[in-house]
This record gives sequence, structure tokens and C-alpha cells, in this order.
Amino acid sequence: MAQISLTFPDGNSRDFDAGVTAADVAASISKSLGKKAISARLDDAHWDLQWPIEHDARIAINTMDDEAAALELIRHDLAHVMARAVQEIWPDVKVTIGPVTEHGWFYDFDRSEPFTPEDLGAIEKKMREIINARDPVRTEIWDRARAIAHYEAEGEPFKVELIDRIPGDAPIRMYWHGPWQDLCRGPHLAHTGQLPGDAFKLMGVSGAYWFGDVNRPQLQRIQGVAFRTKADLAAHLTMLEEAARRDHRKLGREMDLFHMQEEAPGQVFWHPNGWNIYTTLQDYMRRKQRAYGYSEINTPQIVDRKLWEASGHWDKYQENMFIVEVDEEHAREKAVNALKPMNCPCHVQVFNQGLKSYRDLPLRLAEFGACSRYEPSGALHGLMRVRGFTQDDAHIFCTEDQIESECAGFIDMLASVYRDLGFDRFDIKFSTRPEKRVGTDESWDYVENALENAIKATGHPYELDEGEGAFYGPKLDFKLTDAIGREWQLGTFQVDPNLPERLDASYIAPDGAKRRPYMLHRAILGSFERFLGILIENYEGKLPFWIAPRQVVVASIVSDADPYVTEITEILRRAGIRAEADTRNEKINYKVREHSVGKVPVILAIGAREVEERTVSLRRLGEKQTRTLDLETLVQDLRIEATPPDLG
RNA sequence: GCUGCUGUAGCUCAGAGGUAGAGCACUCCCUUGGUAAGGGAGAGGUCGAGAGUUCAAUUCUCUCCAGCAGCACCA
Repeated sequence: MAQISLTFPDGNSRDFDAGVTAADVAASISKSLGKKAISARLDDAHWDLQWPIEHDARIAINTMDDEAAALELIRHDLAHVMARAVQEIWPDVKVTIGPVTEHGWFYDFDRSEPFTPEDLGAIEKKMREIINARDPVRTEIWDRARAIAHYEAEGEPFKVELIDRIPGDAPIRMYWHGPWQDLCRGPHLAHTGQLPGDAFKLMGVSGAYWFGDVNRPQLQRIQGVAFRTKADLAAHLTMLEEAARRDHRKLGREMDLFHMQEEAPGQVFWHPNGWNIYTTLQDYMRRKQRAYGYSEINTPQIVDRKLWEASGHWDKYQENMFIVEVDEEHAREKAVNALKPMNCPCHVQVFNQGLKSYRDLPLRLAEFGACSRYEPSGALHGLMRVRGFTQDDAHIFCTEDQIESECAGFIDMLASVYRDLGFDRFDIKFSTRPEKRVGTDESWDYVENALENAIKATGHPYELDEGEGAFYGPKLDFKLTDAIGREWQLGTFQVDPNLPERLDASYIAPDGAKRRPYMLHRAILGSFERFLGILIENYEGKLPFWIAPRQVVVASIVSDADPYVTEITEILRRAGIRAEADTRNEKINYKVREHSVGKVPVILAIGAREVEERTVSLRRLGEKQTRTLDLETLVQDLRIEATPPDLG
């Protein structure tokens, strides 16, 4: 029998008979590993323990400790186990497909009656029985005709159709979870007992069409979430509750920040409080940009389609653009414009004015660019996904050998902005050349190297995402983690030699020749709207003092204190603090409650004693105890606290 | 965009084939109260829009719009 050589993660190799399975390999290493094994990584493929290995390869045995592999298998096997449970309870239900999702899986069924919440409970119970039975998972490759005959006999028309969709040369793989069988490319766990019976939950039912085709029968989708441990599931459910509690749409209403309405879907009506946060953030970003050598510009909202055709966006994104047609009386043809969906082409127009010299580079053009995109209606979500938004956009025009230092400077700026805004942790994803690309390998080598060197110089860890770059250049994505562990992709840095080419941007090099600059697209917050949504949720509305829209409420306890309350309010306002007086005829309890709900960070209560002593009684949001301060100390302290972090 | 659900007062929601109600918020009155809701009175609604069925529609049916959840999408 032919021998193959398998190389383990520690670098050691061993020979095995060709056709050996990963299960055999695991068992040969140790008995316990044989038991704990759930799958293998064979070269870059996720490999079922039962699949035979026919060639030399690198191999790593996965156990439940390998999070990505474990979660994929758990969720995928649960999809099968759920489908089996459904068919055991309702034998006439037809099965379709059941893929893995971000936190779990779903499976679509064909059944005339809808599933009820009680049904979900019954299905969960049956799933646990299947898990407890520790049924073995078995797999075989079948001949296409046999598989089709099998599913026709079983009365599973969707599976027959699925097989027809599988390309002619691909193997038809069958899986069994105990007696229950499904068509599936795998891999799967070794037996149902490897599934954590207490770490999954069915989350609900929704409708779906077979392959999204409205002319096809309506299916019912059951979704579930699953993790490796009960604790992980509990953490996920707690996170969902937490997220609901701090939902920016709810806080936006409670804090009177903004609203949206039917007449302008996906667009924001900012109220005074919300706009205050917005402009405070914008002022901060403006200072930051100046500090990092950017020049701020502003470009038009409505731009002729000719520019979008030249940039290539018209072809690709026309469906998602707001088209504005202007029919002028004496014009020969109707002018077709689009609201700008992005700023890049406009920035090239600014660059293109006048002859640029290499001495002008790097030229960093920044804009708080208001963009409009016709997002699909189902995608709209509060401030997080809108149709009208403002990017903290900038484009750096530079030479090839400036890319590295520009990238390093950008990461430095981004890190300092995130830190100032209360996010200490962010991750970098580095996307490299895709298969379909333009440009020479040498230039890709150079640019990728430049980015990698820049990241390495910062010492920040990064993750490589090979082949995920744009067709014209590599990019960096920056993901930050919020207070409840959710990840948000915000910042981006992208190297683009393409758009300068398309829009004919050039500069004069030292040798007098005309050269194309590189264009670096970059954003830190992404969009103000979305970032504010994230900021509000991160802080649960309890924004840091410098950015809080209502910083201080001065509340009278007795109406005799009203003049003093007014006086303090004026003193604070003159010191640049956003202060309000509350002299309403209400009890102090009432006022404290109302302003606490409104997330005002500082409440000053003023009664006869304070009037007498010319002091204030200060209470901070969320704290029970109060502090008595004289006016000078108060102003001094609050002034320091109100100073933005970049000016402190 | 797809599927399901929802749309009644500023907010959170109840309700019924004969054109509506609660709590909070709002206005006024009483109350001057020391750190998360004092008491009373009042005002407030084309019941998302349009069409159909009906003697009668906010209620039933259809279409549209918007929102929510999931999916797809996100230059």
C-alpha cells in the first residue's frame, strides 16, 4: 500500500498508509486525543475525521479547544440534529438546507402549518434526546443517480433539486446522524454526543423562499444559536439583553437626541442634544486632522453621471445611487446627476486643479463628506445603517515610497482617536492581493510590504486576510470592541493606484516627468451617524463629560433658591460648560430622577443652605453620595473635565 | 430586496363591525418639598395611506408606505 507523509504542527512528519483517516491519525497519537478529536485541518481544508487522506499534507487535529473549527461543527451538526428532530416529530415535513450563521445556524423546512413557540420547545427537547443518544455520524460518497433515486423514493424533492445544482464533477456526499440522513458536503462531528446539549437555543421562526425565489413554495426557517459551553451561550443571551437595554434607538428617544420619520427613511433628524454630540465630535476630529497635517475641503452633493461613469461607480453601483434628473427648458439633453455616494472622485477633482509637483506630496485632503446611498430597505437600522450619512473621509495623494510612512501616521492617528473616545482595544485586518487583480507582482510586493512594515512598526497585532484586498490594491480594516464585547468595523485604509489612473491625476516628478500618484482612501470613524450609534451604545448613553450634550443641571430645592440657581447656571455657561437651570415647581427627588434618566452627568442641587453658604451640592450620574463644593472649585473642576482629551 | 410580524395620544400599550381608552409625558391649580416619580383637575387621536366589501370600516379584504426580527446586501 502506498505511503503518505503527514506533517504535524510541531514540524514532525510521520508516514501513514494512503487512505488513512484523521480519526486514525488522532488515535495513533494518543488514546485521549482520539476521543477528543472533532475534525482536522488538512493543509487549508477543514477535514472530517472520517475522510480518507490520500496525499502528503500538513495536518492538525482539532478538538473543542479549537474555537473556529468547534463552532462550525457544533452549529452545522445542530442544524442536522434539528432537522432530524423535526422529521421525527412531523414525518411529513420536507427538508431543504441548513447553513451555519454568525452565532448559530438555521434550517428551512417545507411544512403547511407554521411552527409555534411550543413546537420550538418540543424540537429542542427532541434534539437533546438525540444528543444524549450519542448516535454515530457516518458519511459515504454516492453515485449521482443513486442519490437522486434515493431522494425521489424518500419524497424529498428539494434534495433532488440540490443534487441537480451540484456541478457534474463534484462528489455527492451523504451523511447520517444515527438513522437520519442528509445530503451535505461536511465535515461533521464524530457522533451526536460531541454536541453540547446545554449550549444551544432555538431563537425563532421566520419565512423564507427556496433559494430566495418568490415563485417557489414558501418555507419555514427555524434559527438557533449555539456555542461550545453553557457559559458561552449564557454570555451571548446576556449580551443580547444588554444590547437591547442600550439600543441607541431607545436611548436616542429617551435622551432626545434624534428621530427618524416615514418621509425620510434612513435619514436622521438631529435634535439639539444629539446635534451637540455630533458637533462636539466633529470639532474634535477637525482639530485632530489639522494636527496630523490634513487640509479640509468640501465638495458638491450633486454630481453629473459623467464623473461616476469615469470613476467606474456608475456601472457597479447605479442601483444604489440616488439619481437626480434635471430637465432644463433649453437644454439639449436631460442632465442626469447622482447624489454623491462617496467623496473619492470629487477629491481627485480638487487634486487635479492646477499642476501638482512632487513637492506637494503627500497631499492629505479631508472632508466631512455628506454621502447618500440608496440602501436596501431591509438593511436600514437606526443610525447604524442609513441612506444619508457623513464620512470622516480623507484621501492622501502620494508617491509609492511615501505609502509606508503615511500608513504608519494613519494608524497612529486612528489609535489616538479611538483611545480618546474610550475604545482601548481594536484589531487590524490586513487584506492582501486577490486572485483577480490588476498591476504587476512587483508593485503588489512593494505596496503590501509597505503596509506590513507600517503595521509592524506600531507593534499592534494584526490578522492576515489573504486574497481579500481590492482588485487594485491591499487594504487595512480596523475593528474595535465595545463595552459588551461586540466588534464593529470602523476604520479603513486602502491603497489605490486605480482611481488616479481612471480620473487622470498626475504630478510632476523631480526628473520633470508626469507621474501618477497613489491615492490612499482612509476613514477613522467611518460615518458620524454610525459612530455615534456605537458611541451611545458603548456608554449606555452615559457619555464622558466633555462629549455629553447636557453636562450640568442646576436644580433648585426651594423656589427661594431660584435666583442663585440662575446665577450659577450663568457662571458655568460663561466658563464654557453646557449647563441648564431647573427651577420648576417640583420636588428635588423628581428632578434628580428625571435628569438621571436623561443621563446628565452632573446634577447640582441648590437649597437654602447652599444659598446661604454660596456652595453647591454635587451629585454624579449613577452615584448616590453628594459632595459640597464652593463655586470656584466647581468651575475649576468642571472646566478641566469638560476639556476634550486632545486639548488636556 | 426577500420572509415573517407590527403600525391606535409625544412615549409604552389595551380595545371593538356602530368613528376610542390606560399609565407616563404635557397644561393649569394646590403643595416649598434635601438627592431616582407629592396630590388634583384639564387638554390631547382623519386609529400609517389608498381602494374594496358593508346600511355602517379604525376593526374584514387587497394594494402601498414605514418600522421590527432574520436573511441577502454594505463602493
